Amino acid sequence: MRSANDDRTARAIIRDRALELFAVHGPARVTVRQIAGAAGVSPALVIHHFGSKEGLRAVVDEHVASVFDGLLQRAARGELVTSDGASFAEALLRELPPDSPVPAYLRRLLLAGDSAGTEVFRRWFAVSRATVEELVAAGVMAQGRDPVVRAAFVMVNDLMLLLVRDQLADVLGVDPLGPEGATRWAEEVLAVYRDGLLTPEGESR
Amino acid sequence: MRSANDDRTARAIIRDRALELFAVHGPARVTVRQIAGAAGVSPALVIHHFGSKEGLRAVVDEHVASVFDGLLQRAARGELVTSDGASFAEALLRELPPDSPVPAYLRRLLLAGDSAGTEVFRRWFAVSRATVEELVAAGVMAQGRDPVVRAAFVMVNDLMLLLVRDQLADVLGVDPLGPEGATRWAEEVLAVYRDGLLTPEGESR
DNA sequence: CTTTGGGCTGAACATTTGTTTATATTCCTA
DNA sequence: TAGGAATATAAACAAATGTTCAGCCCAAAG
Repeated sequence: MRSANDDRTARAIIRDRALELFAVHGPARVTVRQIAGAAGVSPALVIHHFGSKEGLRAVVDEHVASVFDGLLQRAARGELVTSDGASFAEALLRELPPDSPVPAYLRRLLLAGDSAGTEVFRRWFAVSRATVEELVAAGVMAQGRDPVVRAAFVMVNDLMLLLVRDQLADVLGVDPLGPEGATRWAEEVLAVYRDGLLTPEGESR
Repeated sequence: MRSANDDRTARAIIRDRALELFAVHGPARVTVRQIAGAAGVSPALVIHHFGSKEGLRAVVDEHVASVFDGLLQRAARGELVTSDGASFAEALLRELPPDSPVPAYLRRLLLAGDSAGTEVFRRWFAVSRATVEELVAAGVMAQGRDPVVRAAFVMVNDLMLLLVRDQLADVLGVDPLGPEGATRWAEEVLAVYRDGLLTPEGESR
């Protein structure tokens, strides 16, 4: 039973249900009993497997971070093809199942400010910085006066799609990470990256 | 008693302490007793004044949203001078006391996804869109192929400073909304807005 | 077959939670 | 000055929370 298929152990089921619930409501507003109920298991078993609710949260953090790192490494090696721009957020969405709770959990992780989220942010930035350096070396991207800030700017332009996706969908009337919205968004970003967004008159001010 | 030692009513004190605690830890992880303790008041008084913890949260939401709206209106009228770029986030920070919990609370409000935050986001977007239209009409900014998306792009570039300020400070080594960081960030954003960030070779791809 | 050990549970426990109730104290006003 | 409203609190309450504990179940080792 235990080693039949690893991903169907009760432990893994509990972890995945907790991941889903944490992603939607946040860890503070999810109870051990809710997780146990969603996993079809007793609350005591949750504690038995993870020591405490906080221990479970740490395991989920680690799991999501490792999924993220896997995708980040593949992106760094150029294994992820982005259809329009060079959006990693878009590629992330494409690589995961459509109903995956990972993006929403990543959002919380990145914004929470605790160590796991900080680490994820740092790694994303490191890859982003390296990618920008490659593009500069390839003569495609201009280095600019402040390359580190420029790399951060490019990264954050990507990251924000993950963070304010719902709010943008609300005001734009189209999901900026959906089929139509992603195209429109990528086209506009590319246009700004190519031509800037000031007119010649504006530039000469 | 109310005017003896403190010019502020206990109700206002409770609201402000709750605002501070909610901003740092999030409403779900702050207890009524913590708020009462911080305000130097009994837990029962908190309920007496606001009906419930949820009622208190709603009042704080409304209060922060109204502070935000006030600043947004002033910005829309051009009353807020931004030193470097046209960053509203930067102006917001400058107009508030340095230790104000409002920016941190706004961050939570914007990301929480409930109605109060959605409204704030919509209003910010409306002002952002109007500002972009003015700049286009003045011949300073290029309208682009997709003006709505372009306005959203500009707005979100600004908004992100509020949302990932701490994470950026961590990887950049300098607070992007502090004296030095704001200048570096604004210069780089302006450079991209003016010249784009692709080289001529990159453009001709 | 017996033993053993881990997965698993029901029931209970100690705290913490938001809230209520009854009661004081203070302030304004008729 | 009497009285009612507003302000405030201590104490208690019911519900919910994370966690513990004794013991059941069952597959596999001896």
